[in-house]
Amino acid sequence: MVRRVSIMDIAERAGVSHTTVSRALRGHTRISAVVRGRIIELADQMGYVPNAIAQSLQQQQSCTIGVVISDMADPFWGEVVKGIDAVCATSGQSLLLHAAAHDEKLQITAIRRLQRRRVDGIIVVDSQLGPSEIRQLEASGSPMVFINSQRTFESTSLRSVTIDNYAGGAIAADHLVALGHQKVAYFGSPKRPGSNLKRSLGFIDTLVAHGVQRSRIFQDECAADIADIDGGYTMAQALNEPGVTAVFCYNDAIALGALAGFRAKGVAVPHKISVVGFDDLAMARYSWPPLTTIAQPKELLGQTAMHNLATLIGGASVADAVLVPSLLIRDSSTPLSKGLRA
Amino acid sequence: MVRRVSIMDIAERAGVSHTTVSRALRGHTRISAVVRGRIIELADQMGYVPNAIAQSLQQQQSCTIGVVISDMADPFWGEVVKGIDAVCATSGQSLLLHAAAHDEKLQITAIRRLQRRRVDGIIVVDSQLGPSEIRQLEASGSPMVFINSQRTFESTSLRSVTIDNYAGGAIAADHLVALGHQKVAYFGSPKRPGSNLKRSLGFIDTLVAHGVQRSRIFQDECAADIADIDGGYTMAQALNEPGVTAVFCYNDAIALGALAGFRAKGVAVPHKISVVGFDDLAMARYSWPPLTTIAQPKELLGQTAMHNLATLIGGASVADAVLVPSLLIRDSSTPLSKGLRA
DNA sequence: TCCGAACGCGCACACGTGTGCACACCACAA
DNA sequence: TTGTGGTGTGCACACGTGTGCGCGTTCGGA
Repeated sequence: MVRRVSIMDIAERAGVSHTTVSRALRGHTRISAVVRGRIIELADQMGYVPNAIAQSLQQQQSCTIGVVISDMADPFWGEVVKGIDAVCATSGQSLLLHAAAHDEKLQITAIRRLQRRRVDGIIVVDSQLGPSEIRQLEASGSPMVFINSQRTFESTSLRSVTIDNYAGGAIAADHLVALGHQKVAYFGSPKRPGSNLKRSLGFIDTLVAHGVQRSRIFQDECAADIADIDGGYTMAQALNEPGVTAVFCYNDAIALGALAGFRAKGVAVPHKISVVGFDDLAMARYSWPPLTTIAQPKELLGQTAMHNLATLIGGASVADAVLVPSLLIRDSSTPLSKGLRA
Repeated sequence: MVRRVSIMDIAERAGVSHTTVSRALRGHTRISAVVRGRIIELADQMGYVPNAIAQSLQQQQSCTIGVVISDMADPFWGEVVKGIDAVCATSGQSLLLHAAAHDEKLQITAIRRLQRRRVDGIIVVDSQLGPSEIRQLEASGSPMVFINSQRTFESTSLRSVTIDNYAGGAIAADHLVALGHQKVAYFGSPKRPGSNLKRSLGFIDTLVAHGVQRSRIFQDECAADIADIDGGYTMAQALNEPGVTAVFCYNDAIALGALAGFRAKGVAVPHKISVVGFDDLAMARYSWPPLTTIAQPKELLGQTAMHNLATLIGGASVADAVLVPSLLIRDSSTPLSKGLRA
């Protein structure tokens, strides 16, 4: 840190105590207009930059929000963080960012480092923490909000903001049923057991509710250790159940892989098979064909998390938030043609 | 901030002074093994978390790096920040992130806020600052590194890390010439005059050097106020010069838009026209056809910037860094067929 | 003229941590 | 016994800022 001018330096030059300088700069009353004017001018002239660290120590609050994120380069989480930042910017908070891959240990150490820095609150994106770690965090007392963690908390200082995965699955089913599809597959992701289960359940329940009794659901699961996109490719290649005319994928990455897999196999999308994703990644617009998907309100997830965290920091209590996804129809899904129906 | 146990609390419980506690926890010599053991155990038992804010104030360094970024959700910058974070994580630094859209005023205020927080150094990504602002920053004394800002600095505390745009244009030209193309277009971006000029110059100079004398270059420029992707679409639609068999685009976003524009026009890529982008965005792999592009080493940009910033913070001097891009051949470029050549 | 109230400012402390210096103690050799 | 050197610990200060309380001054009204 470069040595910078302090209010003591200004006080010396102005011939007053540092107390007076502090009060003058903070717009305190009971300071004569003459002295205040001279101090403000002097501060400007000397290039005074307030020391936020000293202020944090004194005020017992850092005006800083800690964010733990699994992958900085993930465009999905990028938009979530953008939402968080948008709210922070209006309230004068800063964002302290720590990356921690999908690993309990790493996430805990990241949180501990943020607590050392005395952040006012923490947002954990895509948490992989188990119940024992959660209990440990509850004891620490820091207000925290978890985004898309599929977990509920007992402590009043821990809350969650999640997308309604069940509803998302239901919307996908509604869409495909409306297009006339009768036999569909589901390409899942075993890496996220919670959300995977909810999306598939919402999907299946709704199909049944629509009376699509004879549809068959394939819970294809790619291996846990391969990337989503490659898993989608593999599952598309491996799909050999005759009569399947549509696939709902756990997320867009799997769907994009499936598009490539079907293309390599010579199966035309959407004419031979419809594909629906989940998330609405930026690249979903530019795939070929452009991907029909269940869109998550990513920035809103971040904004809501930050709003609720601010409420927790303020000492009030907040309920868990559940946001609803929405259907985004592009070109990878199409009505079941008569030829295929026969 | 939650009230937490301090070394004073531990000292009281241990019956020693806070000095001894501080020394024991920091592994200072000249502390008896017995006392040290008891203090460490007590600290653990009481849930002591060191106050990094107080440490920063005392040590006159915050172990924090400030990053100013134009758009949190931009996947390109996401990867750059990932590179920055990777280096920070090894040296125990934290990342303080501030967004500031393409606007001089916003970027300056973001930098000022970081300086208030007494960050050890600042990395500005995709800076739009003019010479007068730069001079202002030089006076502030904070070590700063600019990524892809196409500007050189006089002050020893300001440095840049950039991609070699001229070389990138040359690589694109080499590639298209090797494929046999004789008449090509360039889709530029007036929003970044500096890099746009260098990429196009490298492209043109190399074409000429290869003896492709009769090729014609179209400096199509989209309006400054529309998104890159839409500009690419529009330029592809508007391209009506006969005989053009390849297009080099300023970046991948423009290239992706061009792919869509050509498709809408009924012009097959790459059979009728080859398209080459710049950047290698994640989505370039998943477009149709997958995009041939000049790849920027995005994480390396971030890592290099952080390394050089650390050197500046250490008081040593560093030269500006220039990284070289590389050709990534996918399916959007293909040899000029005999039919088209005729 | 006197007194209470309002005004303008400084002293001293707090926030939590690290460290130079001094002091007390002990062991050992002269 | 005295001197020397090493060991273990505490005092007091520093970092930069904000604030409760008190003190001196001024002002206005009786």
